[in-house]
Amino acid sequence: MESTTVATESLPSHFRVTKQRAAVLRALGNGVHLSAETILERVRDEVPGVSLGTIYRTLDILRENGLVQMLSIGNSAALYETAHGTHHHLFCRGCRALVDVRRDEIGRLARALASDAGYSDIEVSLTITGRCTTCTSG
Amino acid sequence: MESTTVATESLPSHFRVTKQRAAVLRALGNGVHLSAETILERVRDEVPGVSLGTIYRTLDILRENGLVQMLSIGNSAALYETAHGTHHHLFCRGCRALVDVRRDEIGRLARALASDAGYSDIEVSLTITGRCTTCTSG
DNA sequence: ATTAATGCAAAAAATTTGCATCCGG
DNA sequence: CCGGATGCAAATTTTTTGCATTAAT
Repeated sequence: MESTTVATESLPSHFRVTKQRAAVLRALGNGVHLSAETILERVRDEVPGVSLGTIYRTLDILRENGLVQMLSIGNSAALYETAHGTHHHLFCRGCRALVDVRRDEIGRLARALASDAGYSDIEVSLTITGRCTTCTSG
Repeated sequence: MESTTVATESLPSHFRVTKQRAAVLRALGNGVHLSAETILERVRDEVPGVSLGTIYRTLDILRENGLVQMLSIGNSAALYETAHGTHHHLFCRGCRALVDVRRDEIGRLARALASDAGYSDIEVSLTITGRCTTCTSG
């Protein structure tokens, strides 16, 4: 039931479903956070000749259509994830682990705040950076 | 009373207060959000020969010491601001205006959440992206 | 005097783009 | 077929680094 077509059908009809695009979506399919470079590697397994350019172009299109979200944690390369409901990110400065936080009070508060300010089409990006228990004790 | 020394005294004693560093802090002095490139321009007015490398190195040090915060909005170059109390960012996709939101309920919630998860040394970065009234009506 | 900080220039990292070709609809 | 998508390579953009020199303490 979770075939490739699940998400691609949300794309405008004039967009083509290519094997590259399907593979990108599949690579991002499990709540993971991947860089363009890593996505390239994963996609290469299915589509040997893909280019990084295509990965970036695909990610752009998927983002524009709300299927994928980009996050800039710290300084390194941007990370991408599928847009799976409202959630936030908890990042450890020590081990650099990135964990999803699925709780919406914050998102709702933020949305309300922006809405009051007259904003529409609101998207909330919350990243909490800290030092996790393991990294604190070690 | 808001001379250059205001902030630099928070730096570890073995760090030197150079005119370049003072100028960077001064450039960031008014709740502005500037890219490294823009900071370079501003600093050049006071210290003609500064190099971008120095700007980046200075920003790094100031960040490590909690005097400056970096934000990655969207895709372009990172922006820097002085760490002036807890606040969040409201970014308009249309005009790309970036506004500070000084309200701490969200920060407190987020901090509590991370604290419950065992995190310490918590920093919260919230960016709300949307479309402002002007850009919506226009 | 020491040794951190700077300037310069080159390198690395990350992302974008032009263009001929390819392929999905 | 037609126009969007791709691969490839080159170009941009952003950030980092090595090293000889300068300057803060």
